[in-house]
Amino acid sequence: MTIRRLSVYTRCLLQLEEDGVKTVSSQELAERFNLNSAQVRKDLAYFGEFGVRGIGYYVSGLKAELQKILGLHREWPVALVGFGNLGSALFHYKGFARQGFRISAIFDDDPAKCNREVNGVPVLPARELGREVKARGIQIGIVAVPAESAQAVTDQLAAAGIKAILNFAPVRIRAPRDIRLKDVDLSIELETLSFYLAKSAR
Amino acid sequence: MTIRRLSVYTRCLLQLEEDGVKTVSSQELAERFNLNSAQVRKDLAYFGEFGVRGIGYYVSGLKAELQKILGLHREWPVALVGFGNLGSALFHYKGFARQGFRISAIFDDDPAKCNREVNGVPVLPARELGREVKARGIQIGIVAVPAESAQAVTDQLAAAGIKAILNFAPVRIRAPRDIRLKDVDLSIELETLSFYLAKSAR
DNA sequence: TAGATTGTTAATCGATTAACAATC
DNA sequence: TAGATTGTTAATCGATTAACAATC
Repeated sequence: MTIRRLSVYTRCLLQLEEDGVKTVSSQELAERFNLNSAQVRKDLAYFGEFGVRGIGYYVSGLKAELQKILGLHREWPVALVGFGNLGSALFHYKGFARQGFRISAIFDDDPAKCNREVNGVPVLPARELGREVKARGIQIGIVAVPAESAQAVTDQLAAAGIKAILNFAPVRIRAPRDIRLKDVDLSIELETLSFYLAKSAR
Repeated sequence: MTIRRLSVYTRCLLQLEEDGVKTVSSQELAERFNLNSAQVRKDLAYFGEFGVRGIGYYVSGLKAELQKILGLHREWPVALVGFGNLGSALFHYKGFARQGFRISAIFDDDPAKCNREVNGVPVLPARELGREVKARGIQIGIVAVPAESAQAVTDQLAAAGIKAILNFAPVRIRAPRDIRLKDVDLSIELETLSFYLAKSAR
């Protein structure tokens, strides 16, 4: 949870920097996210002494520190597997690039989609995944294929030596223990929403 | 958190039922999700006495109870706003329909996309949103438009009397207090993954 | 120096887990 | 009756918050 909050703080600092704000207090940061100022200070202090007593935190300094902690100060080449609607949506998604993630190869099994470039990024047949991932030093893979092929893709990514996988397929997949695997469930939020609707209807 | 777990239990029970399993113990459920059996029992007992001592829980009975609690026993008509890549991906996403969510109207501002049907669902110009939402008794809206138009769409949905909004646009939007608003952040998981990659590189 | 705000300790709160009587 | 498993109470754990000395 602390890591997720650091990620949220970082985006806020990016915005503050754009707005030309020089310093920010834990109180001000907390208010933006309905958090407690002590929690903000604790989150930050866990990784170092970034603040200045009586002043607060220097926006660009803190931003740089957090980006470094989160690994967002560098570019991460990412492999996107599956170039259907969801894959395309993720490819064009603004949020990724902003934080240093660069989709540098796209893989799809449909020959009609392959062997061309989209915005300068090659779309390649899935069988070239192993070679390309290694050649490009890609450590992160995004799985955006149908449920049926998600496990096979994961196995391929694992064999190619990938370190982290973000899975959008609506199925639980298995990966070797040393690979960090995160499932993104697009429907669970909808289900919690319906709980509240059902409750107020009761 | 309890609600999210109930949602996960429900899917598991759906699977168990398909597999012809008649009863399941809190222990068995817990093992599937790396949870503690006491936690599973507590989650369930909070809403009623669904189990049988010495036996466990009857799969189809418990499934039905949980679906009722989560409002998944009925169909929820849903309005999808934005029919670009992300909108299309969500429209075809298998996970929604499985749980009783039926996208029953799609809205988009691009005239080229409007005034036709996709799998029997009408794609309509955004200006008809208010009328259609009311006519169809839609209470849930999914926002899948670019960040720039997300707030305007939200305002329209609010004016149309919608009760819950799931927002996929990468921007914080505001809605009246009586509307339940949930932001889905597609990139936060990627950012936590890079934290772990950066850490092991340190 | 006076005012502001940090970093950190101690107190509080809530969520998870262990334990067990109840009971199928 | 013996074995299994629930629902629930009490204990534990971890995360959040309050409070405050340190210090800019």
